[in-house]
Amino acid sequence: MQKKPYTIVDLARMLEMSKSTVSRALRDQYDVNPETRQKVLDLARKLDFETNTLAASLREKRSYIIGVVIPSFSIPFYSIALGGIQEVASANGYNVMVCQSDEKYEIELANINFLLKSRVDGLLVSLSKDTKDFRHLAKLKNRGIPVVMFNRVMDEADLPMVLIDDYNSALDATRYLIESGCRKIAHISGPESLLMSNKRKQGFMDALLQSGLQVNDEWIIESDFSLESGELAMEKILNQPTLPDAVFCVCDAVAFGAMKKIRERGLSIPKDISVMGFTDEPVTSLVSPPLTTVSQPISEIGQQATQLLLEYIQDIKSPHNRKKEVLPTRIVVRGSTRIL
Amino acid sequence: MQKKPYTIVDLARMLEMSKSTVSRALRDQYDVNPETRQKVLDLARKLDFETNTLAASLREKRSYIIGVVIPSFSIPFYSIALGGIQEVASANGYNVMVCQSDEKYEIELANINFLLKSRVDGLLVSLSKDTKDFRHLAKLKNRGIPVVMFNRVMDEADLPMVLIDDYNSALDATRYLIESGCRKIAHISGPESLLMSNKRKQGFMDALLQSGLQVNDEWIIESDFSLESGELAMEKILNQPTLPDAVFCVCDAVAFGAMKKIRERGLSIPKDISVMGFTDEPVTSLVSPPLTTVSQPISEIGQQATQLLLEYIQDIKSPHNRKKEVLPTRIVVRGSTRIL
DNA sequence: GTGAAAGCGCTAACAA
DNA sequence: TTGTTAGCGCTTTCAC
Repeated sequence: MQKKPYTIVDLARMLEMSKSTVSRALRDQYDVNPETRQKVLDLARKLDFETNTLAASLREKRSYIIGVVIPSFSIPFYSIALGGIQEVASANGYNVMVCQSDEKYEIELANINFLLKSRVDGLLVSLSKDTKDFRHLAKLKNRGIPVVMFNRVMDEADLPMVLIDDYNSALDATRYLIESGCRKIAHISGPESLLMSNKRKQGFMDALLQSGLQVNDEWIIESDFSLESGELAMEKILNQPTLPDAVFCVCDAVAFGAMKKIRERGLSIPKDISVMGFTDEPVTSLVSPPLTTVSQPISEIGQQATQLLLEYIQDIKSPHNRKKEVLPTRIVVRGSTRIL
Repeated sequence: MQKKPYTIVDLARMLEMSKSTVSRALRDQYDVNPETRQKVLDLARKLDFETNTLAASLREKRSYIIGVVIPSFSIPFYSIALGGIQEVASANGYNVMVCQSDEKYEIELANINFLLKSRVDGLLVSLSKDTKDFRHLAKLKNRGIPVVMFNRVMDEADLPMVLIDDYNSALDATRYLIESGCRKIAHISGPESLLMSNKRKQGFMDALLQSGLQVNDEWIIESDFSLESGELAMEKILNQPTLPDAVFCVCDAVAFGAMKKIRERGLSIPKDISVMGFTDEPVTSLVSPPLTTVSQPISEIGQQATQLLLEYIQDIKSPHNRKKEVLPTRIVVRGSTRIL
């Protein structure tokens, strides 16, 4: 059914010249007689000729495609980061091929293999929450394939990465809660498998300790980043004999779940319990009360990761000086925490 | 820096057999001696051999890749639909290449050209709000490239499509508001250029007319789907001499903007003004009051569109019996509308 | 400035 | 069952 697309050979025949000339005229990096070039360009336009990039990439041994592996399109962080990624990629003549792991290690593996088979020029990876084995990434490194990790990273494979300072951001957020007068602070953490969850938890705990507050293990409950798991975790916390006066959540979605549960118990936010989120998704200002949260420069993370990857691809940066770019966060105070 | 990947020729040499045998052994649709196959498979695994799909696609003249063009990753509708698309594509051995038009016609055009150059086997398209010229899509049809439109479609190019019944959904939603006792109903519409906006507006107007209510042009304000444009539109409505007692919004984001503005005026939702959204994004249940809205089967729309596209690609369906699949919607009643 | 020819890595018709 | 060979559409030496 599909009409056979024109090839440069077709154009060459119609114009009675060699296909090399057509090929050269189509790109503008060769000495071609301006008239000849114009003739080629005119015909190409007339016939809607499109270079077959499959063939060009095969020949050139580069595809000008960046592969991206993210946990899910539905996590606002990633849909926003993707915007930044596309932007920088396009600006540099690259295109993007995105796969979602759906938070599953096996799919993450399959995604990476697929992108490798497609001969992408480099990879941007953010781990699934299931990923505990990092050999697939170490392998990429060994094979010399440019990879940059972002947001959900690990240290094991010693890859370049772009991220925020999870530890200090959590430390600051918790301190903020303490300064606002909270003393009994709970934490809903993220999956144990992720470095980022652990850093945030560590920051939380250290803030308490440094302020002479006690860390109560019953008040640190693990979630899986979902709103529902946030509800469940909050429920467990509220079932303790003592009520907390604040809860610091590993991400915004979990904070929304916690808020829901707190309200269901007839408690008031922030009067009874302050709630602090993490990431600053667009929704945070929409919920009621609007969520106080740690704001990440999401789009910039995507942009910088792409920029860095392109430098590796174009060999500007040697993979030996592995780079770790840490972007700043800031606390955005809204209505879910008591005022200082 | 990048190590040269192994090719089937490398494997063939190491195993002292021909590359055709290796090629055949690697896929399992040929008669190959089980022992031979095993040897190939073992070595391939040992060396982490990955078939170069660029070369395979060039030779086979099909890439097993579906191209997708959406307005933006950041619109929850699309990130959810993408999940459905990926799911069906993967289940059928296809992969997905997504581009966002960022709501710009020129980028939409560039996206389609890029996907065409990449020789995708078919295209899934949802229009940018800027798109008023449909020749690029008509051209696809003429070239015999399988295309299925979804959500934001147009009739001009006579392409197969998967969508909801915008007219009747809007009609029902508006009727619901009327039945709940509202009489002075405003509408914040979407961009004029999109068929879907117009159908929703038409449904809204007809519901009023059929109930003997007057359509007040001052109460129909156009938005661009964004929260901010919803605020602006609502402001204009609230500046009319008479206050409405309900507002029907073209999408949820606009409804959030409207809610914000209504509250800023010190009015209560739904006591003073009922607010109805459209789409049922996950956020709707999080805002306060939770948004009553028209629920679309988002993931199913993505799934069905992909299913249909695959049927065209695999020539099960002739492009002549162009198909239009209409999925059902339902009103989800939450707290932003007065009760019946 | 242009053409001829080789070859990227793969698949498949044809032969053995 | 396996090997030989041609060729997918392109880029790029190397001639002229």
